[in-house]
Amino acid sequence: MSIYEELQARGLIAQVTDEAEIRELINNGGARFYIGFDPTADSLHVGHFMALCLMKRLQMAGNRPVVLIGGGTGYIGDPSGRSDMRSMLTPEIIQHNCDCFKKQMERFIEFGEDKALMVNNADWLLDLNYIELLREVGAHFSVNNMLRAECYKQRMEKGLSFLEFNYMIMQAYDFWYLHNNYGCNMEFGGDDQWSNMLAGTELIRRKEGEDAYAMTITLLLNSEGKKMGKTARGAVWLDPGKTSPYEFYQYWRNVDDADVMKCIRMLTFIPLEEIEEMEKWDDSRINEKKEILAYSLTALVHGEEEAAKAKATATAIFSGAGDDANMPSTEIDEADIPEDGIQLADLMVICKLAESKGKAKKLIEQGGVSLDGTKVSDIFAVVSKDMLRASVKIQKGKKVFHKAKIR
RNA sequence: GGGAGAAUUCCCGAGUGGCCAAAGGGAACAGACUGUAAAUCUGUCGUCAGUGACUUCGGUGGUUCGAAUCCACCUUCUCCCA
Repeated sequence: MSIYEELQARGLIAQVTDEAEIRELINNGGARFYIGFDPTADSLHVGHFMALCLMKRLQMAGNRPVVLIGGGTGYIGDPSGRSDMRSMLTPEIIQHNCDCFKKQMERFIEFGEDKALMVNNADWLLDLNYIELLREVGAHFSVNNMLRAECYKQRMEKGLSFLEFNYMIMQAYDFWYLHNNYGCNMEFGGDDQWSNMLAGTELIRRKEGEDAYAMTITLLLNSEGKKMGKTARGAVWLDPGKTSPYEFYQYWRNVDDADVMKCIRMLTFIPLEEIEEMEKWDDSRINEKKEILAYSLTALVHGEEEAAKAKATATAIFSGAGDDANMPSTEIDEADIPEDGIQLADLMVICKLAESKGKAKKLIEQGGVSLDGTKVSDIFAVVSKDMLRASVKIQKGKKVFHKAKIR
């Protein structure tokens, strides 16, 4: 099966500018494509991960990827599909974020001669001359059309600044620049990028009279129509310091029944034949599917070893036996513990199991907290220093386990 | 540039001088039921040294015994006119 058909079968393709041409191009390894990443945080998240996977898939099929880091566009902020303005980032933060992205991507995609290439649009966007840009590029854009673009819809009601309105032009400029300087003939991106990407192909057509293509990836939505990869605490990050491999594993282990197969198909590299096979499995094996999903994604992002550890930890915690050495844990300085012990509620705050002491107490009150396997009922319960020296296991609710001990 | 409005706790959104830590909904968290799922029901949902105190209603000042509510200025946004 060729790559285009595979992408299709996995449900990854959302929109394409010209199906026949694109199929031809990527199936024969003739695409030099780029995907842009705006440095809005200091780590990549699940949404980026899909784009990286796509890149990898296409690279394996012989196409040449260009990773575009939005060091320049990061100064503007993409309004697509957003209801509020992005906060403006300072140059220092943008630079820092770019560096973090680069580090994470290097783990995932092969860079080098004839392999993937990484460029930063700060290199060409920051030096643009306003008047020149208006004449060279601005002349080719119809404000009437831009205003009709889907990506601005929401913002037409809530307000859109001129700064953000220009994001599309910058992205189009990127495509044009990469087309001329790196021979890029295709852009990939999330489906919310569609208008911006079309703007790029238009610009290339008008300025160069040449065809360029664009294709978007289906956004990963759960059965409720919400973007996946978000938790109460925010995004699911790829940086193990921000989302530990165990948490990452648990996120996928806990997806809705209705979303498992979709996730497996879209996110993992499990061969389609095997996926077809799994599709036929009996409902009773639903948890097995979730484990496969969680394991293979954790392995992709953090490596086999971490994935195995995460799985072992999960098994240990939820089946009651086995090695729980990798349970999320917090080490506390002995000096921070009073001589006669610390209140469990305080300890929970230190371990970030509760936002405030009051909330911790309420959790205990409601019967949601166990200490070393026994339910705690006293909101003033104290954990002694000796217990902490040995390490205590705190359980919040059914699924959150945490170990605390003195360093 | 002129005129009219808006800004409320994570989000949406009530509240127009004391009865307001602030209705209602959503999200989230916990309990019951389960399969580490969903649905459903129940509870919680500003902070703390837990029947009380303290800090919140865009910002800064002011009026008042008392302000989310009134006044002034500022900031941001929306709409109408140019």
